[in-house]
Amino acid sequence: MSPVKASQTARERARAELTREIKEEARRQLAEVGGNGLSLRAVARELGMVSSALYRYFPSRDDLLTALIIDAYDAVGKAAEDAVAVETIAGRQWAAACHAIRAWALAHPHEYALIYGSPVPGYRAPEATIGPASRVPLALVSVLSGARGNGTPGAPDGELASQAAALAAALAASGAPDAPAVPADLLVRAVIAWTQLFGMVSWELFGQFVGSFEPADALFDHAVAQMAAFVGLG
Amino acid sequence: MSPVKASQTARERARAELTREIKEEARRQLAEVGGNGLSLRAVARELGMVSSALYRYFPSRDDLLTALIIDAYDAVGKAAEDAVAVETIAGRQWAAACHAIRAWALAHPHEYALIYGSPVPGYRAPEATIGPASRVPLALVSVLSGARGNGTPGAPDGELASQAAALAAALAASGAPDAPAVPADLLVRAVIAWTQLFGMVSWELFGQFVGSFEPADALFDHAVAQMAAFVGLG
DNA sequence: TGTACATCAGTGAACGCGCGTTCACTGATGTAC
DNA sequence: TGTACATCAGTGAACGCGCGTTCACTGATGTAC
Repeated sequence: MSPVKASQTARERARAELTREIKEEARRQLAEVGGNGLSLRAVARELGMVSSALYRYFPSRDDLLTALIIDAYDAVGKAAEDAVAVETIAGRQWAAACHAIRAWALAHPHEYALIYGSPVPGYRAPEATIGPASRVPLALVSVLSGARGNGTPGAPDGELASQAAALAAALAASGAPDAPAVPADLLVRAVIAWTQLFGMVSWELFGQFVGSFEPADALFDHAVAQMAAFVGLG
Repeated sequence: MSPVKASQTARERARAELTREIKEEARRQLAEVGGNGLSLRAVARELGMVSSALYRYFPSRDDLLTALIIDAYDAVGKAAEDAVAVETIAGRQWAAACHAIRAWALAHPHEYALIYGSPVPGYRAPEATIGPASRVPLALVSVLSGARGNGTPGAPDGELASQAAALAAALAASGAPDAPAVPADLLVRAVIAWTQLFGMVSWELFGQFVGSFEPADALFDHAVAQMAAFVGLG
């Protein structure tokens, strides 16, 4: 254990820089071949190095994939959080978050597919992805908990109510500052809106709207407004 | 052009049978490797034939993929149509269709991913997939057009209204018997419900509910009921 | 400040593997007379 | 019903390719005294 140094050595700087470049190039290739097709050799080739050199930076192909996944979750999570932070009225926070998420998805379709599309076969996401993956849903929940007002019809009951209560308790226990004591029925509404939001973005990105509602801007705006009403922010 | 024969020759029967077996084995492998990883050689190997023999049945790997995609769209489309046909009340038709689609997805997760997940990079779906892909949305529209009642708040306007009107006109012009003169605002509501439905199924299948609403049965039932109200079938 | 040693980055060759597709071929099934 | 020819299914070898990962190595950067 060498002592921690305040300033980076040249080696450390070079390593951080190259790590960044590797991920950048890998992201670029994601666009052409998808998560399955991502190849360490191709990344190395494009960077002008020999493939075995990459193993100094990522111990395997899956570790590189994991790094990309975490970065993507963090990026879309940050986009949502920033959008929420800019606004003060809950209804506008909601709309801003939805639009920020869609904008990020349209700008980074292949990273979106990597985290929200069909799973890469044979790849198992490690625990480290859970935190970053939670940022978006937590941001949505924080909007709702900040301004829970009028309940809407159709409160959950039975199995669903107890699942929601358990989840609300888990959230409170985890001490996430953004999610203080969210009522269970609101959690259910949030999760429904969350799937709705991502359903629409996925449909747009994965081509199911081809020939009908394309471009989907108008449809998206409309759906976001409907959802706002649904979650009690109308 | 040889004359069409009423009964199949042994050769024709064998060919149809093997074509079926190839697709079946390919579907089985889809489960392990996904659409990207589907390999003609592996399929042939498993069937005890030499890889080049498959080229008598499918001129390329992409053609095999296309066949699987069309079969999958047809299967889920038929599931939805059958569910609708069994019921007579619109509200129950709606719920039945939603549950049939989810059930099919849970039973065939990898075929679901093939058609509704992230696109296979480098693969371009040919025109022939459009018809089968339309069966599910058309079935949903048919339920709504059969029982359009009380309008719900938030009718679309502007760009969205004209997109919807154009789509409604195209539907009517195509003469699809299941979609007679659907009002534009109902079309919009149907498409939103459609994305909601598939958003939830995708979230469940692709693992975004892990650790929260799992199993998702209760959540799904609840969401379906909410959607029914949303599309005016409450 | 200078030297001796340890750490690390990157090289190049090799391992064993699987892939899609083509091609000339054998042998069986079907067709026309 | 029988023969001659055409069609088709399946074989086996080969093409050229890319992949992830390992390993012994050279040479540069960092550290301790």
